[in-house]
Amino acid sequence: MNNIETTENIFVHFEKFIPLSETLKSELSKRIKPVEFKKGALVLDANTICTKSYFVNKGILRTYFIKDGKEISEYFSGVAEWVNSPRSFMQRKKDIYYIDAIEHTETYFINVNDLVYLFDNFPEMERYSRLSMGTLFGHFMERIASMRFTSAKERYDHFQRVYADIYHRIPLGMVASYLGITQETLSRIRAEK
Amino acid sequence: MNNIETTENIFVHFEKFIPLSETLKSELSKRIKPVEFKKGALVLDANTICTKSYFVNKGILRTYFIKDGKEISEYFSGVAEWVNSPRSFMQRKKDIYYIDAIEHTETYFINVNDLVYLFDNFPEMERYSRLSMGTLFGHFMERIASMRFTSAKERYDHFQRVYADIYHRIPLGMVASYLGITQETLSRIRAEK
DNA sequence: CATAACTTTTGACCTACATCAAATAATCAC
DNA sequence: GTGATTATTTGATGTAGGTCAAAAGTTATG
Repeated sequence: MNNIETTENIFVHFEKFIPLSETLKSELSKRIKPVEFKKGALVLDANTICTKSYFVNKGILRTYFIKDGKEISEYFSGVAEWVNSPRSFMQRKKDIYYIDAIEHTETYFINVNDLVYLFDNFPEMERYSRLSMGTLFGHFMERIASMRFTSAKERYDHFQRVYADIYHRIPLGMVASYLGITQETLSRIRAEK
Repeated sequence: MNNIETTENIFVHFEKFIPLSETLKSELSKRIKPVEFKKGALVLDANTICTKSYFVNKGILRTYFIKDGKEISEYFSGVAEWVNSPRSFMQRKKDIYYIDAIEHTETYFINVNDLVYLFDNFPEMERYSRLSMGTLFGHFMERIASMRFTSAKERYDHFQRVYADIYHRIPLGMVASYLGITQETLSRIRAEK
């Protein structure tokens, strides 16, 4: 596969938000490169600054942090999503988030410097960024609400719906910490179905 | 106060993220207008589309939704923040959020159409939007984490720190639903200090 | 393919917070 | 100001989900 082909999926993604000129397409193709991760591979260490954003083409990336020695899953990537450590990536400083690959995962990545170049030269990229973040906002608000006002079982049901195609590939302990419950409780919830 | 004066605070806010040209300042001044709300006034009804974004200069706005007949507070504005119903405002459709004024509140507002005009004609406004949203992201992620892994008391302590200057002006019931606990529990937490 | 190293399940018991109910205290409207 | 609302506190009791511990199942590695 040449690079133009590999970035087709990404173009489709961008075009949900902005039209892509040929010039921009070519600039994107030059700057977006494929990289794969083996199952269990660490994609980002919290002790480093996140300088790359990964677009998941196949597989699952997980964002997590460590609290009291335990890994707390914050987020699972679906396919066709950018994954990075937001504050680290945008503000070029360390943050608490690790990223790893739950299974063998194919991604394309862009370096923060290249992205900044695109922001500086293609105002539509700024627009893309604003619009795509906007949709994420709603998800965040819903999740905050659900953490406060729904039972563990309701949250698990919702999780299964949102992650319908991948939830069974994520280890139980990771799902539990994502939902804010213990493994034992999640195991019992599963059992009584 | 003429309008140029009233928008000074907002200029300071913008300049935390982007430099403001004189042209842009003048365009902003033309489009940003003051409006005040009495204590208890409804700023946005969930049954309508949110077409204005409010910049709080004095007072407190609250975003809430209704679940099982009860008001659940989602967010309290600090001073110098934009408040709107994000998905409604950005996607021009109804959403579940109401906004009201907890006390007499002074704001400046901009209409969504005017904002779109600015986005279309001043790429730096897109950049402002991207950067300012970026900082909010971190707050959302922290709140999601805190809802899952901290006790009611810890969340209340954190709330007091974050809203140090206004927390005592917000009625207990509203604080409780914001924290995801009952009024009774919050009352007991307060009592034992 | 065997043993080590995780992951998931099951059980007993405990606690933080919810629910329901009723008594005060504060605020509002006339 | 005074009665009517509305907000807050206090008490008794219930329960979802936590903790600790150990067994059973699964996956990885030499």
